[in-house]
Amino acid sequence: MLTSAPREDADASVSLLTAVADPIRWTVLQQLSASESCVCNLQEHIPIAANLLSYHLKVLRDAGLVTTSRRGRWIDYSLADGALDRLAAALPGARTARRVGRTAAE
Amino acid sequence: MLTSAPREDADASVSLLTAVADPIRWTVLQQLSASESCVCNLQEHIPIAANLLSYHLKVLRDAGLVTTSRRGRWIDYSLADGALDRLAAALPGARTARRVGRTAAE
DNA sequence: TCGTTGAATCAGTCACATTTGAAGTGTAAG
DNA sequence: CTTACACTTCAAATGTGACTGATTCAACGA
Repeated sequence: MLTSAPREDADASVSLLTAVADPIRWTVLQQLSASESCVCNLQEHIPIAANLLSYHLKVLRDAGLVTTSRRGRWIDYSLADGALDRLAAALPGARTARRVGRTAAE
Repeated sequence: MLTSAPREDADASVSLLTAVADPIRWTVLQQLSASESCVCNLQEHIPIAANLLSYHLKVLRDAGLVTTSRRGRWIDYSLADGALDRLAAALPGARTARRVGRTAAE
């Protein structure tokens, strides 16, 4: 494994972090890190307009942090594979200063 | 140690992440994670107006992510103590899904 | 088919962070 | 004390993202 791809990483990392650096989206990810959830369930925990929540979910989708699957009328959201790892790797200094104890799969 | 302070953490976490979710500030932190540096040195790696860099450095200072010390005419910036740890802890799911191998000080 | 429900999209407004240009500190050298 | 340098702060302009309201879409039941 290479330890760095110095210049191109910055943009991608900032994009990821920008997606997380919002109260609503942070809360959504926090919820999803506990368990996947349909939009209706997220709405119970996050009291905002439905279309606004939908907007933020789209941002998370575009960032590749969450995935969806339809179940009847409902749409389930869950964390994308390796989403938390990608976030940790997007932090500045992640590649140089910090060695994370290896997680379940590697 | 408590494992969570669920509601208040969100705001503080988002504030930290917001400070990092910017190309200039991300690059500054990346530089500082390698070694402390005077502003003049940062400028050589980040080609923007001096006052703009100063603005972003202030944002990082206000977020408590960097500290300064004057050395003659120059001002050295360095990562604040535990800055990278605080960032990692600010990610959603940091308290539940991820256990980081303990670092030097804890 | 029609109406309802869960959710996404569209167009427009607004607030705030970023950016710029100019002026202001503090330190050291001549 | 006057100049130059490193850096910060201020005031004003710009731009981007978050939010609102209205519309659209997809699935289900009557």
